[in-house]
Amino acid sequence: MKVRFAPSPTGKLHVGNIITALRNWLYVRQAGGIFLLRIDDTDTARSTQAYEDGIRTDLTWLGLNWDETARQSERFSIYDQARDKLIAMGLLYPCYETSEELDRKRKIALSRKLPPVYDRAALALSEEAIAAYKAEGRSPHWRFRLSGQRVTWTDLIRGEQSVDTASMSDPVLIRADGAYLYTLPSVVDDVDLGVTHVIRGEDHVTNTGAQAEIFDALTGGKRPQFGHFPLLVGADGETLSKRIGSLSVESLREDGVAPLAVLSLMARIGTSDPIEAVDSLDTLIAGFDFSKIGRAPARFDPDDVRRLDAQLMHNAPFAAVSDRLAAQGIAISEELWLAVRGNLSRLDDVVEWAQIVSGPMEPVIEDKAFAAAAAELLPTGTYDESTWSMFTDAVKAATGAKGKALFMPLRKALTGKDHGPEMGRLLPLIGRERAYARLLGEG
RNA sequence: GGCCCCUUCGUCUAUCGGUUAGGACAUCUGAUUUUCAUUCAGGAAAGAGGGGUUCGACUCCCCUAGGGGCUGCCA
Repeated sequence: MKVRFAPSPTGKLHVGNIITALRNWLYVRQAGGIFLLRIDDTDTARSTQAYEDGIRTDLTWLGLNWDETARQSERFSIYDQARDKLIAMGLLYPCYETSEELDRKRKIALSRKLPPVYDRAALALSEEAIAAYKAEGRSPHWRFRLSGQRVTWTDLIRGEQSVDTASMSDPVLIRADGAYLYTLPSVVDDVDLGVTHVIRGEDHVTNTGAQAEIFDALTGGKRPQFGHFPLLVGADGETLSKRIGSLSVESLREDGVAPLAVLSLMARIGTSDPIEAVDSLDTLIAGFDFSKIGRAPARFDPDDVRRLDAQLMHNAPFAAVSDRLAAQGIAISEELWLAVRGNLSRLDDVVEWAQIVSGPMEPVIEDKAFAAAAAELLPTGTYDESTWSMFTDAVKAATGAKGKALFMPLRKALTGKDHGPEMGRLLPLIGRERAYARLLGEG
């Protein structure tokens, strides 16, 4: 079996793309098939190498590796063959209307409350009329002739599906300038490259009707299996806003978010599995099942990515984050990471704690005498996690302070903050020398 | 306008005619952490509305409302 992820290199990969890539990837990794990365760059005017490179970088960062890759711009001769075949079969016919004329026809149909379906006027054109258009300098665009029948298939996610091709316009496969539109290359490649399962968003459901007929025409009736999952909507339940919908993988990465935080959410959103941070892609692969995917649009809230990222960080071993820290230009010790990870809500919060530990910082001292007395009671020798309780016991004995009145002033003096990781772990990192200075009010 | 899909706690969902309508996240309360975060325990919280069918409807049918998709010489 083989699935494909087929982005157009006309922009950056965003959350909507990830969910498509991920669901294809999880399915094929579970089933043990081939994941094809196909770059749909037939629109040479809008496609760029930079975007294509970006897509590969993003997928690699996410950990979604591919087994094969193809580029549509290198395959035009195959599309030419398919074109010729369809013309010979009488299924691809030339049309001479301009965009403006088609637009006008659509508006007239709509104003009469009729469906704006192409009227196939081009099929009735006389030789003379065609000659006249040619003399005028018009070159044709080409439409695929739909059967007008109801096309049915068993959708991997939606079950029995059907679309009535009589209610659709014959799709344009080739533009007047000769460029292939999405539909033909997509079908031809799926056939030629042996794609067995087409898994995509439900914005393609209607398309599937036309594509199924093109598959039938080209292969004599062999189609891949189709699966259409619901699209995401915004947190307000309405259409995914442009800003959120275009939340790019790149921006997530630059923000220091863990790939697994993104993947955990995208794999489970809209499914019956709980949305939780998972520690490996294998967990997501094992749990993937089309039957768990709902049929209603799921709400996407970018805050959920943050939440999962924080959840992941709280238990992350140093080795798991060292690459990300390096990518952010953050250099810290493993001891510091282990001490503060449970208090982080985003990765770069660690910088603040590194600064607090190493200084300089601003001690907060409300009672100078108390702090100065405490400074003299700092244990000598090697500091470890037990040092803090030795220290506080000594301060308690000497000053009589206890409870919050004992701990809070010390915490504020040593860290400048009234909250944070356990002092038992922070104190050894701060060390006696800095701790002494801080208790005397010197950062 | 037309065609297709959808609607259960705030959110993602389970339920496939008979359940105290279950779980997860979020939220609230308590415990732990002498702080905060974490962790643990507990609580509150739902069938869009209206008609049918049925002994019985969240579940099946119809209508309404709301949401999504498509209706491109975009993908």
